[in-house]
Amino acid sequence: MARTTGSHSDITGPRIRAAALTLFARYGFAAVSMRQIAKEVGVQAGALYNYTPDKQSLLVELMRDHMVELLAAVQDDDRAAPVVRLERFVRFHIGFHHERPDAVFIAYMELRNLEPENFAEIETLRRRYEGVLERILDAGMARGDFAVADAKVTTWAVIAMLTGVNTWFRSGGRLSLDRVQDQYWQMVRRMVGSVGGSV
Amino acid sequence: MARTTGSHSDITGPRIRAAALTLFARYGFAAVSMRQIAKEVGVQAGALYNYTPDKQSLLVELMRDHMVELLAAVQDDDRAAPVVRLERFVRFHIGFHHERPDAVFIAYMELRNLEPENFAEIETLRRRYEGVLERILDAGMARGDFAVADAKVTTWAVIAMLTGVNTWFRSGGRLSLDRVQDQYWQMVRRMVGSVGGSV
DNA sequence: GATTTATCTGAACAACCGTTCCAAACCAAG
DNA sequence: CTTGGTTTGGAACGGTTGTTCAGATAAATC
Repeated sequence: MARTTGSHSDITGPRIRAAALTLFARYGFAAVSMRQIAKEVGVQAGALYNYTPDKQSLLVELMRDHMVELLAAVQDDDRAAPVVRLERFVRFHIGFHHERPDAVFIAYMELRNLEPENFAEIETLRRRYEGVLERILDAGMARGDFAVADAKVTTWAVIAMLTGVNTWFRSGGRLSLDRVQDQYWQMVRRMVGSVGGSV
Repeated sequence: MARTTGSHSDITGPRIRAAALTLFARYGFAAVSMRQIAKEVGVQAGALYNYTPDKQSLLVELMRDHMVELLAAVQDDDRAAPVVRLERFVRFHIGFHHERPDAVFIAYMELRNLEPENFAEIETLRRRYEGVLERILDAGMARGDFAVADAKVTTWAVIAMLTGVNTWFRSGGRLSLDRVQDQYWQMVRRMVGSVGGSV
């Protein structure tokens, strides 16, 4: 026998990406075989190649989609006060990353499995995202609202701290997402030397 | 022919661990083969099994050694003021991790490749390290030196932020290690609401 | 209902995987 | 110089890897 039932072009594609996302996040790109992905989808390994030229492309596509989504979702209104912009950024980052832990995990862990040109592409997107925060910090410094020693270093510090939430926070635990966002916003506000508001 | 020259029992062992450390950090545990490690050492793959029962043990040993070293190196004098203890911790963490980027990378990235009992062991060591920082924060709160909302959350936030230094900082760049430690200490001090000292 | 087109199966490919084992080669002790 | 133990080379094991492809099947078109 050949195919089992029906034609599933528009169904199989997304299912392959979904399976790859889950499996890559759980076991790592290198540890997951094309046959495992196919099995999860309910298809033979060869069929995957109707949707991706090779395994590497599957990974790149997942990472690129994630980063593009991230950049589309972050919105920074530079007419607002820097403190407001910063608070929005902090809450956004935590919320957005919390909703897609697998994609976040892959985007941070599988960079070394990218071929050079793919790595460069993803890295560019990441830097663009960092740039959003850096501009907020610059604006705050220009207005005297923030007092940070180095905008770049502070950017990396804040993002590392915020992304770290994903390693321990799960819904339904001791703390709600809102509460976590509150706490991290408090920490970030203090970090940048913002004196406005209650402590 | 069999062996080439000499007997190298006490040489080969460390060389295998060193090669595994470098390769695992660069390409990931799953992506590195025993033959690659052997080649780096200048030996056949079979010879590795005089020094490790299997590939997994090689990984666990590297991670355990790193964590044990870390726990041995961190020293916290609980008779000192919490602010002093915290500053020492921040500077220590950055300095220690900067000296062994490969081991740090592996210890954070390869946890998912550990079998359950090995994972539990490494996780215990990691929690013990986090405990050092958490106790400092507790002590500072008890004395009213710090004002943090949640010691556990703050612990994770600080460690994520400090460990993040390894992703961008390299010696010989724009900033010296001392300067980086200064900046991170300033950020952490503000984060915990410590009001003492200059801003 | 016949023909075309998209999709999938199942087998095959060469290469590589972790691990085992025996004989060969070496060093050190007697 | 011989013996004994340690260390290694090299081949072999069964199994898995990413990828290709001809042929089979189903859906879409006419």
